[in-house]
Amino acid sequence: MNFAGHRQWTAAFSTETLCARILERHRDTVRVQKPHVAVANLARIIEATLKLSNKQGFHATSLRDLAQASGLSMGGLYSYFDNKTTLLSMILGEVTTTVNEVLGAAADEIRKDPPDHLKWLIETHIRLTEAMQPWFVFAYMEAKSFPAHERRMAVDSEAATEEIFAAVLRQGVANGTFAIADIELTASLIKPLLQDWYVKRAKYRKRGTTIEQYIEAVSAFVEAAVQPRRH
Amino acid sequence: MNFAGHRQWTAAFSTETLCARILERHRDTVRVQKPHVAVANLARIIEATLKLSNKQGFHATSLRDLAQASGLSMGGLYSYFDNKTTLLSMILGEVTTTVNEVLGAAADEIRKDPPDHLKWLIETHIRLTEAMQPWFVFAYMEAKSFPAHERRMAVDSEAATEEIFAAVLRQGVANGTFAIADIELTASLIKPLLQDWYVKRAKYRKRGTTIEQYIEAVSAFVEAAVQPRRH
DNA sequence: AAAGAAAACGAGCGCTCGCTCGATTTTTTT
DNA sequence: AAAAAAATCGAGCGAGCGCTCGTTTTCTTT
Repeated sequence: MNFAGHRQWTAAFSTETLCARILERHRDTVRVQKPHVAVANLARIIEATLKLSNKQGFHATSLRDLAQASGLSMGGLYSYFDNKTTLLSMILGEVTTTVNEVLGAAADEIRKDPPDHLKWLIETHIRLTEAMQPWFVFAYMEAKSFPAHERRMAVDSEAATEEIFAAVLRQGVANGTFAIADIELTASLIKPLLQDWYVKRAKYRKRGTTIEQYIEAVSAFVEAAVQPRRH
Repeated sequence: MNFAGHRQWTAAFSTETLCARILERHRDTVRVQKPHVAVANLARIIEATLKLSNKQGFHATSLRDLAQASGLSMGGLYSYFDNKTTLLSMILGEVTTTVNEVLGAAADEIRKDPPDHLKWLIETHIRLTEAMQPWFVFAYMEAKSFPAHERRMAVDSEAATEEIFAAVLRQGVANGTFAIADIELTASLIKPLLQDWYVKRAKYRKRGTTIEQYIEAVSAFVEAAVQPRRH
């Protein structure tokens, strides 16, 4: 994938593109054969699921609501998943796969410089969660009600993201550009700063905060915390 | 209330004490007359509600589960609330009332010095959410499924907490002890750092992070971000 | 245009939900 | 110890849930 320009970025995270990837990963449970039909309907189903779940919760969203909102029938839905939990897994799996793929794709020249790499990670994470906002809100808010296996996936994914940050901090401490008392704990504290952008999106929208302002604020906040102090 | 010592602090936030306050606020909906009976049973009901809801979500917790876990019957429960939503409101109301009460109770000598006040707010918030952890997790996780009125309460309460932090930052900028580009945005970013302690409590427990370490890490993180830089 | 395959349909099943209410037990009053 | 009041009980109600399956519609092939 190419994340260089805004046009490619937007296309890469459109519901259609994401649902095409979901279809690949769930070929065995989706009973509709023609890919372009399956992708189109999956997109309608998942768009409806995200919309309704983020308003009232996944558990409170009935398959009748979902059928009406997606334009399919009750029975029609079951050609795309074998039970309600599978639908949840489809969305969660796509979020965890994508976030690890994207955050791990920093160019080599960026990796060389820990402060650059840290700033890139912050910006990329915030822009990714903006492009896939309903997906991330869903994964975050529904995590507690996941079945055991899905829950583990979510926890592991969170740990993996945190470790990406920890590795950069460690590298920066090693070459002297950062001074940090507790690397793991600092990495843990960066995550909620990134998550706040999508978890409390409504608050920032009402307040008129732009994504650029938010990226700048978080970057400055984190940079101040990791920079060596001069006494 | 006196929050000076650990013993008083613990007693002030015991389930019984909190339920006594809930009873006061809901005298009209609780149909059991003798206060000591009402408080004791309310405590059992709410303890069961927090335990089950934080494991599987409030919506997924049935009143039959709740009856079994609290030791009351289905009908018995309805002597303490008139419907399931009222039970949710009782818990939410107690959380919002308490957090504003406690964070607004800084001593005058602490208020005088913005850095002291900021540090006090961070420590007090984290210790309060530790003492009432299941209550805060409940309020945070169930917020999205609140009915309109309760939801507004939660949003307003969050805004009020944020404004307490913003006021201190503003005071510090005015007297030159802080240097901050965007006060409101910085105040917004402090909140998720505080919330992470109770939202992801399991992670920190597994990792062996103590509350003192966490308070210290967040304080250091925030202090670095608000301190004037020396070039 | 007829036949076969693929996709979509939606009434209906068993079950659990929030909630009620007459019966029963416990406590208080006399 | 009898009567009155307070508190608790739990079977039962209608509604709505996830899910199924015999039928109908749409598309593809010939």
